[in-house]
Amino acid sequence: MRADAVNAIEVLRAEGRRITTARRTIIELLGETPDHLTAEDIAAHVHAAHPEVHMSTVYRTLESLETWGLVEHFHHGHGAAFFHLSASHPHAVCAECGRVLDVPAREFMPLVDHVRDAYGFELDVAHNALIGRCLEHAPSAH
Amino acid sequence: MRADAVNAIEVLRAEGRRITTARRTIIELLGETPDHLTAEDIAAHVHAAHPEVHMSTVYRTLESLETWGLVEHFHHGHGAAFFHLSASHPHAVCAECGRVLDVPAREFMPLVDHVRDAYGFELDVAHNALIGRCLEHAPSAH
DNA sequence: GTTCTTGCAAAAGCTTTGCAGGAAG
DNA sequence: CTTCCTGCAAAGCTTTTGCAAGAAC
Repeated sequence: MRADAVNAIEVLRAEGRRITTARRTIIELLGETPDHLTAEDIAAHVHAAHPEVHMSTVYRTLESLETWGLVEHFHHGHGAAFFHLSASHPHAVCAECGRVLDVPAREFMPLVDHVRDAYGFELDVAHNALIGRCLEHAPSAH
Repeated sequence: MRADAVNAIEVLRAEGRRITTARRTIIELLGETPDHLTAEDIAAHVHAAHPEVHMSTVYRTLESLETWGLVEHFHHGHGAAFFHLSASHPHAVCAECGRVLDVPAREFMPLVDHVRDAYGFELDVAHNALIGRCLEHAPSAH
């Protein structure tokens, strides 16, 4: 189990939350994969080991973990949201192939600072993915 | 009727598309409001004058107009997409009050250029809104 | 008249909720 | 044993689709 996941379980324990099958399994899964998973992806993986875990439990678990700051999700327009262990940074999703690019938060800092100064708006660049096209699918790349 | 809307109707006519009640009404509505409307908002306005226009017609009309480059939509995470006459620029939506800030595209150009150079990814900053908090709801403003 | 568009109804995709039984501590 | 969590079923919200009737040109 990766350090992220161990830590998340520790946090649960420290705060007196119950460590259930769904919670442990989902945290382990999110800790093991570098990918960005939808609730359905997560349910599929969980079912492989624990077929009794219901979809609604997956959603409720993700919601709880997010409330406690252990998990985050982001949207990319059409389709389901993506979930991952907390580690706020922006994402860019290719409109053609769905590939997700993790962008370090620092790349957005000048923009965030500028928008704050000029418009009085504090951007949370991690909550919604930006849509675009990756190298292979860029309009200029053919 | 605003110039944008007149122009959009002209384009339809010039391309030999049919000018139907739904199309004309929706274009006029989008031309008249500075707001960003959901399909449901649009249907409500259209119904006021033309109660027979069905929700599915609203969606199909918006889809067609978008295909022809006259309308655009963007997403802001949870909830319905927003539609407006074409005029690509990024949006920032306040997570607290839902207020939408229009951001000139030029503000994003340095970021877009940098991400293209550094990551080979062409961002389309207009398709997904960025989430954040406006002046009154910023974490630091209380 | 011919072709494109619409109204209706039904369903699809993602997510939330009420409730009663069950597990964690 | 008490409180919190879960399974199930049902529904909610946004959006899409098939089809036959209807409107635009």
